[in-house]
Amino acid sequence: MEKREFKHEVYGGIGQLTKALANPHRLEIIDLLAQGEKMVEAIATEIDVSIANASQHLQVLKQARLVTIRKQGHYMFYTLANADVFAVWQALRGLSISQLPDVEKVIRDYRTGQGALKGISLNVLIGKLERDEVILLDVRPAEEYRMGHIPNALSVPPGEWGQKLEGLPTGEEVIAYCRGPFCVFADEAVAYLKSKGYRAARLDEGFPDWKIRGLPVICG
Amino acid sequence: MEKREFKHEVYGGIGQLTKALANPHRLEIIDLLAQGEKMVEAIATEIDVSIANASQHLQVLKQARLVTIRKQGHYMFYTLANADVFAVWQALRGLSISQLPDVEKVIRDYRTGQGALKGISLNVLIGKLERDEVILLDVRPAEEYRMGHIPNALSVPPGEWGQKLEGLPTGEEVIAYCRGPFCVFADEAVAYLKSKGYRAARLDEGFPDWKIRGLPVICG
DNA sequence: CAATTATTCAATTAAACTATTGAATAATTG
DNA sequence: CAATTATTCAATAGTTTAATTGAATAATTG
Repeated sequence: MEKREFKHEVYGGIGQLTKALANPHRLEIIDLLAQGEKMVEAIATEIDVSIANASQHLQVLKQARLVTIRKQGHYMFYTLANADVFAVWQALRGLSISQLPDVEKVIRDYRTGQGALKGISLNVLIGKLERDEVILLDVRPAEEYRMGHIPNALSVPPGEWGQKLEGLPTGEEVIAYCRGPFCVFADEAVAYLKSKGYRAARLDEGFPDWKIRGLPVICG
Repeated sequence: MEKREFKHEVYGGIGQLTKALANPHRLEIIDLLAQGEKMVEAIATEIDVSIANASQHLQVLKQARLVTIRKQGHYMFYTLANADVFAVWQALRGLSISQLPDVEKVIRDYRTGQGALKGISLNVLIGKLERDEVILLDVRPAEEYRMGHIPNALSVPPGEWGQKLEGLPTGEEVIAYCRGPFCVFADEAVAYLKSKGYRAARLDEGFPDWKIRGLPVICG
């Protein structure tokens, strides 16, 4: 094999893979599937496109081997193909925050608009959990909590804050985590908690970031 | 700002960034610029396209803030904008090796075709260097060596193996490194060294992987 | 077995991307 | 200042991508 032919194969292959990622909806799908498997309709609803369109995007991701399918009845459950897919998304996310002023600004504006301000990092959370200093809330939908969450996290799904937060000790610091830095459940939860007099902050990263570090995860 | 508008900004921004990466030539440029700054003509020659075409691809990368320019006379030196850009490339590279059978196969075939076989990892190299067990060769072009290399590495640029390898002690193991896993300089060097009776292997990763880990680097 | 439902396929149109070509800038040299 | 050189710009044509629509599969339910 010639040297140029070799390069053509290699960079061409990675180019195709990158093209499959290079679409806002598909990136949002990747971000969503990092939480665990989802079926087509749920994905379409979540990312706000027609089912046919979501299906087409999923075909593109499938063809690029970025997602895999589990079939059950006539439901198709899509998941990320492996941890490396999330690692790429994580790197892209990081690059966008460091290099795209707009993205960084939009996030900051949105958070301050919600009264949420600065979050804490995964490393800081780990320290606080070791010293047993915080109450940890998983504010993602119940189904995502069920499929995997951080040990000792309480499930407080969106829309159920009223009931679930009864009897939470007011003295202690509360930290809410959700899907990731672009997920707004945690911002909304923190805003609500603050309005109730709690000392609250969000985790900058999300559950998948915890998981990919090899930290312990509770399922079910 | 509405939730959907927020998502539109964020995923849209990352989509544009990813689109700028999603081209074989541009990925090859990223891989090349990870070695250090280069001017347009050198890039065009290296990736085997016309100068006008290379310039256009560089404009795309520049607009996406993936590269920056240093102007000197009428030479334009392009470099990666920051370490996060390399981190994305590194993640994509890793994903392609784990998920694309073709890419993995092409690399394996090419290496065994060169008689080079399996390389060693950066972690293993670090151990061997600590125990002073190996002779380390930087087999990239002299200019890239000059702009930054691993401490104690000898510069043995392509085409100068005959002269440079005189007087190398034959008993010790020799490890050659180059630009990265898709760079074939190291494979060719290892094949040559083996033909001369040396015990030789290549480093799987490249110099930028060493550098991004924060390990010491010699410039000049 | 017919009706329902989740998902995919096919066809269309509008938009974006790619490589090529030759001309235009702008810094340097004689 | 004219000639040279490195790089960029502009226009073009061919290809690929995206969203929409409605029809086609294929599993499930009554």
